[in-house]
Amino acid sequence: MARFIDELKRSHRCGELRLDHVGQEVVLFGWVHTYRDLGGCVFIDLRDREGITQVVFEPQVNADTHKVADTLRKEWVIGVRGKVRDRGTMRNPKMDTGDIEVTGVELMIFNQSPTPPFEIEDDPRTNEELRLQYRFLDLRRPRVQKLFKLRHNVAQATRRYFDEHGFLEIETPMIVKYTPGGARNFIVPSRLHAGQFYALAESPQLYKQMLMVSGFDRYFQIVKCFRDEDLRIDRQPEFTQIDVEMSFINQDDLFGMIEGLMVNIFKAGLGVDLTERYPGGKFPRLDFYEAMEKYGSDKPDLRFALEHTDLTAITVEHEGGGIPFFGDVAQKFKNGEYRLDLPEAIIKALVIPASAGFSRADVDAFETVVKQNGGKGLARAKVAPDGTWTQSPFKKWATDAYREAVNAQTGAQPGDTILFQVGPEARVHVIMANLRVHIAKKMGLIPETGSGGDWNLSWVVAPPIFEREEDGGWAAAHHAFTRPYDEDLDLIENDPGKVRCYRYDLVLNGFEIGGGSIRLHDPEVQARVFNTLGLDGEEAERLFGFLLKALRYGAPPHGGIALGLDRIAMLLGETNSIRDVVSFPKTQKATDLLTDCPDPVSDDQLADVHIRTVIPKKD
RNA sequence: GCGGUGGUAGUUAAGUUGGUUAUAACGCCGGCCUGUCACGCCGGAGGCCGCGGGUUCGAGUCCCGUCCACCGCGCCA
Repeated sequence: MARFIDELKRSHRCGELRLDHVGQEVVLFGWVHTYRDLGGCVFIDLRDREGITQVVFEPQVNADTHKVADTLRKEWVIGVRGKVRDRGTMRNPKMDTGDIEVTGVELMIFNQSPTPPFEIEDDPRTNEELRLQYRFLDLRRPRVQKLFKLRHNVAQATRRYFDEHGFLEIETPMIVKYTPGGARNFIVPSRLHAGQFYALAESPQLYKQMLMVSGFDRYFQIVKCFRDEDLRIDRQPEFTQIDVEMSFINQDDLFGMIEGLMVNIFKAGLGVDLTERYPGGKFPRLDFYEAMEKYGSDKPDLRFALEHTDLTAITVEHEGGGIPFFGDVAQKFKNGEYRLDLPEAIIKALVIPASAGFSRADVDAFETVVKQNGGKGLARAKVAPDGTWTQSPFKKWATDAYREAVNAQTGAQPGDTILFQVGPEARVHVIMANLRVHIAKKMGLIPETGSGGDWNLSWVVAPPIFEREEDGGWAAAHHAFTRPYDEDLDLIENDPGKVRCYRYDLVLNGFEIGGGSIRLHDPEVQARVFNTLGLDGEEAERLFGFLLKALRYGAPPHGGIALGLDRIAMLLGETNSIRDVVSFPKTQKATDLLTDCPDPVSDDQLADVHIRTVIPKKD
């Protein structure tokens, strides 16, 4: 019978003890955070997931215990029995438990530890590669443990909220049929069916729609999803969605339900009351086209303005305004090669106010951002007191009329600098959107990372249902089962690019934290959508037959959304990396440095699943 | 697939025009110390300069290749 664990049970967590506990005998378990050996007495900061308590070992209390305490080193795991004592004049106001200490009477060393490769401290001075190799140590950092507690609180608030609103949590398969389109799937070979494959679910999308047909009415699930795509700072190959679907609702009903969820999540995660900022808990809605025009992004950060100005129309009007390259573009619009309503190329501007106080060199540096986003360069013009342009490649070209028109359109004042981008629409938008955020950070309008205490939520609504493919055909901008706006139905055949749909994204401080749609349950409209996509009935049947069949058997009107739990935890946790809120994350090349994965498997294992590998040779 | 940044003691970094034995701080080890809490003081150990080629009398430094990590573009309905 071991003395500690079997007889002496943990009485408190480290971080819990206060002046109220003075005089009590306590038993604490934890890791040695630091030790300070003063010769006569030994101080230990003992750490568990709830905090740190100072334990002092003195020879006059127990000479044997003191002798053992003398050998303790960082990250050893110990148990301590002792008495809580008021520190009196020696209190430490920097510690939550700084008013008290525990005098160690009895001590047990459960396990020693080698010197850790980096120190367990909040400020991670060590590079991430090493921290991921020792993720079990990295996770001991108090700040990281707080993030996981936050994530837990968000998840629990979600479950409570949906339960209270009559939702059922239903699990759906992860090993699923491969369906084309969208993200690349991880594939899973079948042992029982030679040469055939499952896919790992990229989302429960199709299943949750079938659950609506089944009559479950309100469904949610906190569920892992898998996508075999390249990673970013806010993307992991496996990630967690709060997946939701509802029947007999419209877009407003769905928004109301999710707004309520977000209010609960913020309350549980941060203690923040969103209804103070958004009376009635309603988030503003931003039209997709307006978002693209003003911010070049379908997930704009609305904590600051710095809006873009589209100069395409006035440039065409001024036939390029005397600027050679603009003239070429304007000509293509004139002769009908480009269309203003579906532009191949656009010209956009962004005004940096004089008050930003940027030097010429500062503005030069913005060109790096442009190039990083695939742009060629960054033309600019500083507005002189008389309205003319200086520091500009356009200085000698631009006609007075064009210059004045641009100044007026952008609202640029003397001292301001106008930045220009011209090129394919999507490229210009990416460049200008990233430039806008970059400049806002440099101007101090938003912090480099984190919210700055500013939680700006909005819905981005009414995007087009179709987007043009390179071959001139049409593809589903999101998925083929999104309900178009009734008033746009006539355009499905005539002008597909203009058909808006009930698709929506929830955006928080420039991050898409969720997206969904009202589903198309009318078979007649569905057929027309397929037709525009170039899918005949047979082809559609082959690809989505199981869903189409289900929808024929009495599908209720329904719609839903999926929220990114990782991203929500990341943002509420004021960290800029999704890896900080994933317990065992993958690197940017999708490897796990801790377990060294992926890994080759044996020929026997491959034979079991009827697979032969072909490794590409490098030349 | 493409572009950018980085890789030097356990860790974080410095390292000049290519030139003697590659520095510092923290950590680690040993000693002293009964009120520390970034404890202090004294002493010590610790290096395949990511890896492989090349140039050179001589390479951490220059050139070529390669690997790893990070950031972005493409991609992610």
